Amino acid sequence: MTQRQSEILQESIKLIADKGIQGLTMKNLANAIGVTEPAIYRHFENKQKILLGILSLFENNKEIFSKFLQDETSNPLEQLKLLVKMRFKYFAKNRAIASVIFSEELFRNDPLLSEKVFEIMKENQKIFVQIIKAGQKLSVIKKDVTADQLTLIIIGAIRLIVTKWRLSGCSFNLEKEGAYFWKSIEILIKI
Amino acid sequence: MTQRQSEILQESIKLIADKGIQGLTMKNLANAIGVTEPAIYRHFENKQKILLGILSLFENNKEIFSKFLQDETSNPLEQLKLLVKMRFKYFAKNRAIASVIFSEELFRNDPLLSEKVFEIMKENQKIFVQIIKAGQKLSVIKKDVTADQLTLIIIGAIRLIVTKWRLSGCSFNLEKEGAYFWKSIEILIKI
DNA sequence: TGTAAGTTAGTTAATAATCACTAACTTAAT
DNA sequence: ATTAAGTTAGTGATTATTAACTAACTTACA
Repeated sequence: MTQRQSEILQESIKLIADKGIQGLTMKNLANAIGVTEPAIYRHFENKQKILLGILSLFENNKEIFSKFLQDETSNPLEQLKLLVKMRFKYFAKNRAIASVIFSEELFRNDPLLSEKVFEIMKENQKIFVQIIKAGQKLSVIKKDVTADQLTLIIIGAIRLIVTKWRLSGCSFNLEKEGAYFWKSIEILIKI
Repeated sequence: MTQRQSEILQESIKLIADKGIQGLTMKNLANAIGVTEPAIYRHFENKQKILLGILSLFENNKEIFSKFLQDETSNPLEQLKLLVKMRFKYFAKNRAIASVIFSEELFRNDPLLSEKVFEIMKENQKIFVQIIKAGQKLSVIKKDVTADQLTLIIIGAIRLIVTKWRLSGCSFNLEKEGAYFWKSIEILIKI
């Protein structure tokens, strides 16, 4: 990954954050960087590759999550809290990623992209399920609802909060709202 | 609303359900109906008006929901169950509506459309909050989490389930999955 | 009742804009 | 001298939309 390539990805992300995914055109991108459109093709084969590049940035982030998964000393409930917190923090810092990751509809006609989004979604789920299962085993999380269902509920809520935040023009403090949500979910799921 | 207008809306919905929102082009629409593109402009001023028409179809549905809200004889928990069930049933029957209603990203550059989506979202929320608050007053729903937060959790999960269903090519039984979800949420929220 | 005027719903053909992308040329640095 | 990274100038495809016209039907009136 060269300097220019990462610059292109960063500028793409900015454009998406600003004007939505429709705002990411080769023309806009070229203008934002300060070169002409064909120059971009020296660094990325096509537009799809740029989008895949953005998704990869998100994918790499998963390593960070799996780190503290290894740390088995801490309580699963604490791990889960941290995970939820990190998610909100990440989206607050990377608005554009949410635009990309949550607009599966746009990738419907592009199997490669939609598959990647689906993969990231699944990978993300796995981490939640793993922690929740551990919590259930240690009897700190309710067992009368499956880990899959609890994961679904938590991820669904996170997505909705982030979506609302974006639609509102980022008018409220996402991390604060996230912390508030955690309080609620903790009450519901802990034993 | 003339015969032709409603035909255009129905065909638009079919197109969206089939090929996603990107599949709804004036060309595709005209072909599907069996007329030329300009003919459509005899019935709708522009494409935006068609999309607004689709959203209105969804909006009208809210009347059905408010009906059983009046029925104060039944338990709020039962009302909520029915509401959730109806939502899944509706989306199962009207795939395209979900595509439209859940792709806020596409309407970002169109204030009129995004406002309408936002309105529908809010109106929808209201019904949930109302029922949950009633349930909390009657002590059948937990009070240590606000009605707003519970609503967020439920709607977030519904959206995620429906999105997954669509992405999977409607490969599983949505209503069944919805019923399964209700069981989980009931366990979590009832006193 | 017959006709003039207007409406409805369609056609063909074209327009202006935008899109991702490319061929061929230039420049600057190693 | 080669190559990486830029340029100019364009392509072809697709987009929503409009202009100009027409056949068929409806309505109002002499």
